[in-house]
Amino acid sequence: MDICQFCSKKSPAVTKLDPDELKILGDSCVEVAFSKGDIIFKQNALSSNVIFIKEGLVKIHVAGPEKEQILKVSKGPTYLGIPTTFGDKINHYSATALVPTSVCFIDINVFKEFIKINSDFAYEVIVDLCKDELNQFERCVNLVQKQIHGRLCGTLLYFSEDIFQSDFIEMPLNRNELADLICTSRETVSRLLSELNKEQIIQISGKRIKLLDMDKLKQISLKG
DNA sequence: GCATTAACCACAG
DNA sequence: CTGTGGTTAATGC
Repeated sequence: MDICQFCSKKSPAVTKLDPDELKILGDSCVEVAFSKGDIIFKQNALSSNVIFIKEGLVKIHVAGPEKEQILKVSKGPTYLGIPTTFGDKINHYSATALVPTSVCFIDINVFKEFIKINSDFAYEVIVDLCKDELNQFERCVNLVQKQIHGRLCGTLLYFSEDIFQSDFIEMPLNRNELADLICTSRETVSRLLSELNKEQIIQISGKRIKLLDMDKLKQISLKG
């Protein structure tokens, strides 16, 4: 099969593979379609695949000591399970589809082999992991040092800029999940959203959120 | 003290 | 699943 060779959603790493390697990847790769709410992989389960989100939106989450914690929301195309696949035998987090999502499961041994024989591939994988770690560091500082107004507005901006590339958000998380993402309670999320709505900074109708006053949002996001 | 922040509980759509 | 109101604990002038 040549499913990988002609795929338009190649990761930067995979663009460094030659046709033979692409064929090997294609032969070992399985593409699966998930619906909204489906679990792609589960915390504490054995993992033997690198996961690549070809298209869609996914939340990465862990069952923390106190409650559920959403680590991040990521949009395809992107790798997703590299740390959890290479870092340990079992998954340290779960991944759940937030919208219809198409996922490639890549055999870990094939992936390992590419890292060994193709340094450009390996380099791109490292770049990917580094970028992600930088993002997580930033998120960590924001979570710890910003107040809730800042965290929520920052999250709205993230969805607007990085996920939807639009000032209109079709929020895929409910209020509870939003709270789990920014470490607060669902009541607080509700309250703050209606406050922002009242102040004409955003416009809410259920899951649809329109960002009206970008400058205000950025300001609140910054000063926390 | 007094104000602010945000969590928890309860209850109603 | 959401939005609100009341209560309360912690923290900062």
